[in-house]
Amino acid sequence: MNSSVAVEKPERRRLTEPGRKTRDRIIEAAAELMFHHGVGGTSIPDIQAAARVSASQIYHYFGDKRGLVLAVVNFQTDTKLDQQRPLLDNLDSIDALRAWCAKAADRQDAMGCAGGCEIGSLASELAETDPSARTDLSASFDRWELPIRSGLARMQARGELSERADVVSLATALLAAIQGGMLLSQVRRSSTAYRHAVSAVIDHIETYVVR
Amino acid sequence: MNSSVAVEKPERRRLTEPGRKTRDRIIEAAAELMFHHGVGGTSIPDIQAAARVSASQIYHYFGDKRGLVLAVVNFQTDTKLDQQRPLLDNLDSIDALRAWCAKAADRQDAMGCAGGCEIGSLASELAETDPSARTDLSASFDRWELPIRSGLARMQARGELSERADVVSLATALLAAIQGGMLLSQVRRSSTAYRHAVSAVIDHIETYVVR
DNA sequence: CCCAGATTGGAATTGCCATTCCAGAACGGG
DNA sequence: CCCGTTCTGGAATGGCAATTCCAATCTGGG
Repeated sequence: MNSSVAVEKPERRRLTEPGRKTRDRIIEAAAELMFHHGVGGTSIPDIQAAARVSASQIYHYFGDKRGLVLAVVNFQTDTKLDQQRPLLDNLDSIDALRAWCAKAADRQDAMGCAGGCEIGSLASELAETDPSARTDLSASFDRWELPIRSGLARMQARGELSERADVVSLATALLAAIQGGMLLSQVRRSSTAYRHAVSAVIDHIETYVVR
Repeated sequence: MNSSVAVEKPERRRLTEPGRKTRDRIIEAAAELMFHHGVGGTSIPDIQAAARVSASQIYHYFGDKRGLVLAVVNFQTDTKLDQQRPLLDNLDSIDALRAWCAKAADRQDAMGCAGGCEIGSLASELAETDPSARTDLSASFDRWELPIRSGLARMQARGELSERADVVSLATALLAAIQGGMLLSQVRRSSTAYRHAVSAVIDHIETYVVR
């Protein structure tokens, strides 16, 4: 049953130490460039220059551009989630939610509200053009949404949140507000929209607080 | 004072009847292709074939690809706002807000949740690469947000909404929820996220209803 | 130390894309 | 009906991007 269709990872190529290092260097350079100029606006020669590698190295490690894009998607997901920890794993109070979102807003202001969300931008650009990227990005959003949901669930289990609250729905709503708020803020070059969007959803969650 | 920096529209080229028709045909074909494949994924030859025109016609009417993209941005904005009318201009009750968002959700389901939002996708792709497109898209979102805000303001003026409600902030939050919900739904190929996102924000608005 | 496999450099190939150019055909105001 | 302007066709150009190739150089286990 598991042999009918290979899961596409039959053999993982052995990596030596310098190999792993240049591989990482390529991913980081590509992620940076694609964040600023989009996937379509980033060429292999661009990445070569930024990572100080030759073309053959990129194709050696990733097969083709799509393979590299996939690696970038997962790298950005790991990076973004990591940089939100430990706040992300402790979203079990209204204050924690507000602090977490405020930190993102400040970070956004710090870069002039340019660039938007690393994952959201990739998602928008790749959703219709790269099916496997879309799948991975769907998983990325799930990984992001889960800790939100868990935090709310913990609040509810402790009796701090009404039983009437649908924590699954609320977690999705907050993530959506974050994404939509980031997009509006990116276009308007002002974090106001982001702040208003997350504030509205957290205010709404707060109405379920039992006191 | 108005002569120091030309507003970039010193002379509008005269258009004959067939000229206006092919011009429109180009914009429509380009909008369609760019919606499905992104701006970067749509080449001039693609547009030529879809609109049944020669290259010189495209460059005659739009100067270059960026000019065409700008025209597409404004075309999509007009089209999207028009297709939401008359609901969009009567968002002055909770039921009206829900009906309006539900219609968008059904429309999304009807196309398999593919494609996302015409304006949001353009915004994400162009925000960092085309300054004038970003400006226009910022205006597009303003045009979209305004009727929401007006509807809420009318409710408030009528005394149906508490004075404590910040209609400006709430309108932004709803638009952000729509954008973020659409993005999540596009990636997940399920309108659930969109429905949860807008539902949360409208529920929140409802808490301000005076009864 | 030795060799298979991993890693690298750099040029060559192929194809497509944005844009230009040059006539020629249609239009429409006077 | 005439002429400047608009509109159109189609080929040519120049550049760049993705990918391939091959030969050379490392690396690490036995």
